[in-house]
Amino acid sequence: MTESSEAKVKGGARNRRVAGADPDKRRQILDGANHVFAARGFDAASMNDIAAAANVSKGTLYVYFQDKEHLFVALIEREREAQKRGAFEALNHDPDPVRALSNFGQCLVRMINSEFAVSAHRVVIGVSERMPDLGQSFYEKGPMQGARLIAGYLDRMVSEGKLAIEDTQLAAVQFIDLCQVSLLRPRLFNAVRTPPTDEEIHRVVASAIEMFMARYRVKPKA
Amino acid sequence: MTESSEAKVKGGARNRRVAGADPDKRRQILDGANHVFAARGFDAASMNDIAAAANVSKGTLYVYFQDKEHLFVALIEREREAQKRGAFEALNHDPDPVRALSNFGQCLVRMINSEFAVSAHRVVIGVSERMPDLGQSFYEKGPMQGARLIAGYLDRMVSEGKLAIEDTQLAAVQFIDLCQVSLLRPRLFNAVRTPPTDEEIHRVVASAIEMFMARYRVKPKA
DNA sequence: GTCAAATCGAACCGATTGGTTCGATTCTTT
DNA sequence: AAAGAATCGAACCAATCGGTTCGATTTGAC
Repeated sequence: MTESSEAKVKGGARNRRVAGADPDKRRQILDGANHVFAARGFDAASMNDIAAAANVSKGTLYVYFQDKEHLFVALIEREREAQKRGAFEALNHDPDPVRALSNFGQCLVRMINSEFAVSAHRVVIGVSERMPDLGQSFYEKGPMQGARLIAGYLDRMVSEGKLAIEDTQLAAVQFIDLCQVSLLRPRLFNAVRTPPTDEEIHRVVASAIEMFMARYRVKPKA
Repeated sequence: MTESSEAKVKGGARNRRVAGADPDKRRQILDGANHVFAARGFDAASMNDIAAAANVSKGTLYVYFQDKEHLFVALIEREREAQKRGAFEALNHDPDPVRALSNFGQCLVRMINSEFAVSAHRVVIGVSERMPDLGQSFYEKGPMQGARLIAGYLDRMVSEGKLAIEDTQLAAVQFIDLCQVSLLRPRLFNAVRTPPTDEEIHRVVASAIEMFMARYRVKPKA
């Protein structure tokens, strides 16, 4: 009874007794959907294309996902979860706020400007008129949560006397946006086809921090 | 030969001897297209809907515009031209850069966050994967041109000794983005359904300028 | 090897799409 | 009033869409 009664072979722990429950196939489908959605947007991506790209029959598609929208949402959540890990720990590994913010800013920018994240942005923004709930959920679980996290960090820095900020919520978003200056917008419009290099990122983030600190550093008493 | 051989009546200067050349009808069509595109995005907007919204037969639609994409581009250009006027003069009416930037920033933000501009952003971003030329053109004729204009103004301020900026191009985009902080992004995702009030705009722009000046004001010699 | 279940694959559905066509109608000019 | 052109409106086209169905085939468990 050690292993024979459940969970078996095929390279991993594939348990194949329930329709639409094979994690390998699910991953396969999401990978295909990723390519197609990224390349054509939500509307122009057809379920036929996705089935073909995933090497899966269309019937199977609908066994694993109820419809096109659910498939898309599942894809976004998978990808976000994968990226969120690791990026936000940079904040706690350096007592100096300049270095901590610099590290974090670069991670954040690299993540947001990746091929997938930019495509997802485009697709979600594109459909958010007809599907406002999707847009709102994407915004709240992504950018908004990131801003809250930084705001919390800034709060700590303020109470430690390392920064002088009145409205940390506003300052957090200012910081995020400053880090994206001249980077994200042209990518959203597809005016720049490749993610920025690390040098570009470093330059923009450095400039962002210089401005941020010029505004919020602790000033000596007058 | 003063007036009878061309240009005539019907409330204005309507000359109706060429197919697809009636400016009133053209405006009518663009107005309808505006509503439909804004409400449903590019893909989900059908030419039938547009014809109905414009009170025009579908045949006439194709007399005035070659196809859906050309109609959409014409709409964007009309609207951009209409909005661009007047906003950029605010820069030259005040010798004090703080007041000039403040006025300009508020105009800019109000314009970019208007119902139409946000919808256009959404639609263009949404299709720019499949139609990169459209996205690039939109970006260059819009945000990029705006940034260049501010950069020119900043150049003047620098040479007049009123500001201390090394990279005016970067500073220009920083200023624009700072003015949009916490305003544009949630609107793009439709997480905020109405344009910001003038009070909100004023608050964000004021904070943007405070940060901008903290970084780029002329500092007394050390 | 046997059996049941998951998957395939291809046909099929109704709806809708962008775009065209054409005779009937409306309007402008003479 | 008569002519002629722009517009209407409705039918029409082929293509494609998301989604369903079902017999044939593969696959895993025993």
